[in-house]
Amino acid sequence: MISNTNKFEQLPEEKQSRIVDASISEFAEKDYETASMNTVVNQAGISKGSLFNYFKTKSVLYDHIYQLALGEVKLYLRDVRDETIDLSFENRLSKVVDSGVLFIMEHPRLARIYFRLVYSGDSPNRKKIVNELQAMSDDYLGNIIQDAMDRNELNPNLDKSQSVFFLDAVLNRFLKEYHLVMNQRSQDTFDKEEWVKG
Amino acid sequence: MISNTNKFEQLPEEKQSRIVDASISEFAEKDYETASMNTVVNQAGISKGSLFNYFKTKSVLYDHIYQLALGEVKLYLRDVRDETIDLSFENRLSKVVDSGVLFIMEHPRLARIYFRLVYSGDSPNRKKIVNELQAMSDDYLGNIIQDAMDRNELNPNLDKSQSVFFLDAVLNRFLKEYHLVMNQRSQDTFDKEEWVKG
DNA sequence: ATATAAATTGACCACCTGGTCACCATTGCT
DNA sequence: AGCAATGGTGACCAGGTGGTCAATTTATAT
Repeated sequence: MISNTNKFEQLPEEKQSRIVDASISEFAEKDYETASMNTVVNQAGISKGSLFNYFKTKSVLYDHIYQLALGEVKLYLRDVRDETIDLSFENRLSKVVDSGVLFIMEHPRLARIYFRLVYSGDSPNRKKIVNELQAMSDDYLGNIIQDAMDRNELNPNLDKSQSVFFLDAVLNRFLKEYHLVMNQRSQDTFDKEEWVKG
Repeated sequence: MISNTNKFEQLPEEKQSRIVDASISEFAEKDYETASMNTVVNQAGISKGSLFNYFKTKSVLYDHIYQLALGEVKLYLRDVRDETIDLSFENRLSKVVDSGVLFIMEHPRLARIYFRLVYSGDSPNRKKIVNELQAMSDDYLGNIIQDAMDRNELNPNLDKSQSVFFLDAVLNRFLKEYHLVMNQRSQDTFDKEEWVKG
């Protein structure tokens, strides 16, 4: 009775997943403004009134889906960070990229929503969300770089924030490119990482 | 009588620029689907019928605006390439970045439209346009890198296409970042270029 | 079996969209 | 002055939107 999404969360799981699935598809296909609640209800096989009962507004539904996606991403990132903790910097980066690629392959629609959110304009709390993501990424990459510096794998008088910016730019761009063409030899991955260090 | 835009181009310049100005503002503010022809006609102070007489559809209007923006960008790029032809690779890159920054400052709305087009989803001929832009960028940066290789300023056994990808990623990301925060010491600019070479 | 409460529905609302077209004003020509 | 042609207009159209709510179905308690 306290939370907004409670009504939704107390639904039978099968129904929940039908709704989530339809929402993901719709928000992956069109951007926020263009995505249609009518399409969602039709594809989920429920009535409009029900959907607006579970999620008070379109933006609340979007937020729910976004949180799901973010949670999934965080899982991937946490796993790869923990599993590679004693690998070399280069190998570690390589694994991070692999993990990103894996995510895109396993959750193409979530990836679409993510890229739409980051690179496009009209999601509800875009500015706040993008800042959160940026902070998360800075923290994540910052940690990995710091580790490498501590182990003298990286020149310790590198400007850390610059390095983070740099890495972030290349990684994001690479994943975006990958997301677009989807059929690429993963050879590129390894080559590029070796550069970055220099 | 032959061209589509002829009707528009034969309008008095003052009226033309009122329409162009209103269109740029609207397409800069909202993405393609959300941008409203009603808003355009109101802001331009003309009637709806007229606008649809000058441009048969919304997408034709968008194309016209996009072509304007692209033309402007090309001008900047051509200028900076010609003017820096005998500078060192690093200085040249630096000037290119400066030119990008200048463009964003002088044409913030066109920059917005550009970034929206590149990073977002729903412009009319997005795929075709993005491919054109990519080819243009590859060509442009490829040339500059080739020049530098010929003058032995760059390691000649660098993979050229990789270098282009790399440069393109960082430049774009930097300009995007700049476009977002708009109030930045341009110091970062120079530092970063020196890295890239390595 | 009955009464009460909770969940589900879809017709409906106000509003907005891109696009049309019969009408009106203005101009140029004889 | 009268006529024709062109350019400009905005009410109007079909179709869509997010969101609502009286009414109906379903579940629960007695």
